Order: sequence, then C-alpha cells, then structure tokens
Amino acid sequence: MSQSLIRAIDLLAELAAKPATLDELSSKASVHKTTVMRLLHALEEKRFVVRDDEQRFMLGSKLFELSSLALEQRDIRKVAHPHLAELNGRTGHTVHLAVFEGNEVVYIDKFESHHPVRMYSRIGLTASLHSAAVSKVLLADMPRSRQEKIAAGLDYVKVTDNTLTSPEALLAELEQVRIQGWAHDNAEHEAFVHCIAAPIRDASGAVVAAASCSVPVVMLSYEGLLELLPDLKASTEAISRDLGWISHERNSA
Amino acid sequence: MSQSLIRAIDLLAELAAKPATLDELSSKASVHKTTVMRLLHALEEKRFVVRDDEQRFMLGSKLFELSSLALEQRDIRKVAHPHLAELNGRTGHTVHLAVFEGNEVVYIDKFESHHPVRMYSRIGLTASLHSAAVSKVLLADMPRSRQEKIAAGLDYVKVTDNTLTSPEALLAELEQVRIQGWAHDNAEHEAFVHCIAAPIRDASGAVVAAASCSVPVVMLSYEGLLELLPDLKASTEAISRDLGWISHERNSA
DNA sequence: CGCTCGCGTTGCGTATTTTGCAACGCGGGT
DNA sequence: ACCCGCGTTGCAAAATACGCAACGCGAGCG
Repeated sequence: MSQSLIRAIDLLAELAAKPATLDELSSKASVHKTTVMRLLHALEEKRFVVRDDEQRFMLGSKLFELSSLALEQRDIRKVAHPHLAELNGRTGHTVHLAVFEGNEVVYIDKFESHHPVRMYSRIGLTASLHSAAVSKVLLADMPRSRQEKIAAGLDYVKVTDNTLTSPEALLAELEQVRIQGWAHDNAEHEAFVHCIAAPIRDASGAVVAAASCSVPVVMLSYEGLLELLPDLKASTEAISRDLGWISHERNSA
Repeated sequence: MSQSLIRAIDLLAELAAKPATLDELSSKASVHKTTVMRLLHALEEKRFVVRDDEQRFMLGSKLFELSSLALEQRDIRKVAHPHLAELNGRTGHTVHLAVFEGNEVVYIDKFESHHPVRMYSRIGLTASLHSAAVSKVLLADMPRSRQEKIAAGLDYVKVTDNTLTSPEALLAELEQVRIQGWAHDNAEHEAFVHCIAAPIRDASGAVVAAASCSVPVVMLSYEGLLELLPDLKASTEAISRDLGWISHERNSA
C-alpha cells in the first residue's frame, strides 16, 4: 500500500477545491507540515503543483498536459467529437459523451448549451450510475449478472423526487432501455433537468459509449425532449458506423 | 525526497505516451514489477489510472477532473476566454493564452484555426522561453535582473534558423518588446509558423498573461501578420480592462 | 529600529514503509 | 495436458518517510 503516494494524491484533491498554504494543507490532511512540504516539493518539481503570487500552492499545468493526452488516447472521443458538435449546433442544447471506465461512468466530452443554462456535469466527473441517462444506456448493454452485481452495490442516493431507489427498479428500467434502445433521465440526476441518451456501438455491436441531450424542464417539455430523439440517434448511429458498426434494424422513436 | 511519489509520477508520464502493460512499465522504469503493480493499484484506486479492455494501463479520468478544476482556478482564463473566442472568430487563426508559472510559460487556453492547419501547441504544454512570442511578452515585463537570471539559465535550443541563440540577443529583443508593447515569433518556435503576441495586464499594470495569433507563413506574409496586431491588441486590452487595468496611453501598431 | 510572530525550511534519528525476491495462480495457446 | 506469459502475493531486508525541534526570514507593530 503506497501511503506516501496516497497522501500526495489527497493533497492534490485538497488543492482541487482551492489553493492553500502549507499549514492549511497540513491541518486538513492531519500530516506534519514537514511531510506535506516534502510531498509538495516533489509535486512542484514535476509541475503537478505550482505556487501562486501569495505563496499558496495550487494545481499545476502538468495536469492540463496529462489530461489533454489522456483525452487524445480515447479514440471514441475523437471520432464522436464532430458529430456531437453538429448535434449541439443543430439542437442548441447541452450534449455529453460518457464512457464506462473502472466501474464508473465518466463524462469525456461536453458541449455547452447555446442558451444561458449551465449544468453540474463536466469532463472528468463521474455520472451517477442509478440516475444519469448515459449510465442507464451503458449498463443496459451488460450481461444481466453483471448488471445485478453493479445494481446491488450501488448507494441509491435520492438526488430528486424521481430518483430510482432500489436495485429492482433500476434493473427493470435497464431492461426497458435495452428494448427501446435509449434512456431518459426524468430529472433523476439533476433537479429541473431532464435528458435522453442513446448508445454508441463498435464494430462488434457492443455499447462503448453513450451520448445525451440535456435540457432544463422549464425550457422544454418531456414531449419536446422526446422530439430530439431522432436527431440524437442519428448522431450516435453515425458515430457507431464510423466505428465499424453495421445497423441491422430500422430504428424509430 | 519522495522516491515512491516520483516513481508514480514517472509511470504517469510513460502512460501519457501510450497505454502499457505491467511488464512494459516495469521495464521502462527499471523498477521491479511488484513495485510498479503496487503503485498502479494506488493510482487506479484514485482514478489516475484505469485498465482498458486488453488489461493495459492508461491514464484515468481523475486527470480530466483535476485539469478542469485547475483551469477554473485560473481566473485569467475565464476572463479572457470570450474575448479570445471572438478574436479567433474574427481572424480565423490560431489563438493562444499563456501565463508564467513556476519559471515556465504554459499555454492555458487555445482556439484552433478555422483553416486546415494544426500546431504543436496544446493546453498544458510549456512554450519555449527564448523563442515563443508569448514568452517574450511575459519576460519583457520583468525586472532586468530577473530577466538576466532567466536568460543566463536557458538552453538556447536552435529550433529553427531564426531562433535566438544567446542571452544577449534575447535581452535585446525583450527590451524592444517592452518598448513596442508586443512581440513576434519569426518562425523561431515552430518552423513555417510565425506569430505575434500582446500582453494582458491586471489592475496594477503588471503583465499577468499573454495572448497570441499564430499563422503558417505560407498562409500569411509577415506584413499580413502585422495587420492582425490592432485586432489582437484590442482583445488583450479589453481583457486587461476587465481585470481592472486602466489605459494611460494611446496605442497603435 | 528592534522585537515578535507566522510560516516555510532543515538536520537527524527512529519508525515505518517500500522494495525485490521467489513462488503462486490463472488463462490462453499449442 | 502442459507450458508460458503476466498479474499477484507473502515476507524479510533495505531504504525511505516521517515527525521533532529548532532555524531563518520577512512582515507587522510598538
């Protein structure tokens, strides 16, 4: 167990909240300031951390570099980007791309709404496994046994009144998603925001990513949201074809 | 000296190049695979690393999250973003935003050209201190003694035929930049690409960032490049005013 | 101008962790 | 069925990390 490494990572997490001094970090981490100092020096030397004008430590530019390279290593993002940019252009609404990585669903691309609305999601953050539409799409393609295992291990945090609250409810919804080929988030993930998501498949037909359109409920009714579905599916199917997927069925809402 | 932490960071640097297996990483790092395995497990637990479908390790999504937060902590970027987006829209050329951090110049925003050209620069990478226009702008505002210290410590790598190759040449050019209020990169930083940069100031008048326009020499002559200067300066001055800067002089090319 | 305080830094000995070794376990291929 | 590649594990030794106590410096105050 790499305690020293874990401590350094914890320091980065503290600095992710806001820049801090040596003493502040030492206090937060319950670690002697000498120890914190040495870890920060190593992080500073490698550009993970930098000192601002007031001698506070803050996250360094190496993180931009690594992040940029990590995103570039995700081919799905490169292939999907122009399609989703167009979808965002046509609809004017927030568009996300998410993948299943390390037992979590992570947003790896995002296009902001043309309207003055902003959402909590951001590239790099994880999406709730039991409430986000992209999560349902990604889970729906998994074998039932794996779904059950994941569903059993979730903490069904009630984010809104509509949030699913049991493994049974989630599994039932996943079955419906698998059949209909898309998922919705009925303001389960973010209050006052609903969205729809559709799967992106690779040459083998496996779901490798999900894309979604999200809209505040005051801007668009549920019926209006569903009218975006053909457009969304056209984009996700175009991306899937670029990945070698061959459509065997006629799709419709 | 945090050897374990440094090793972990080196592993991340290897994975930045491309995903790799345990044995590959062990070989590259000259560290026993047991040690690499433990470090990777810790990194995986904290989402700095994830395993792909072929059990290779790759950079994880936590880096996106930290990078996103680190960029948000840089207020200058948020203030400058809309202005530089407009500059990019008006000119159609590549636009960069760079700051001086930890004795280096780092790109913290970039807007791609509307033409089919791509450059090596990317958010998070450092710019050469002796050849990039943004670097000259940032260095030009420093006290002479600090300039001399930095100039003396540089490795004057000859990137192109036009690259400056001595501290004296660099300091002379910095003096010129300070007087004229902008800098150029005469294909010193990237062959066949020239650019101009201008300073962004804060309320105290200090240069806190630099913005640049970069164009391939085949697309625009040097004279044509200089014609972009009023537009660039209009943007950097607007950003400076947003930061509280008060202009005391009439500016012109 | 001198003193005090806050905060980053340093030397060092001890405690703790890290490390590599040797072997194991598992899955895939022959 | 066997072998090989590769990830994993237990353990003892080696090496580092750690915290302590004090230092040094700059800023602020009297």
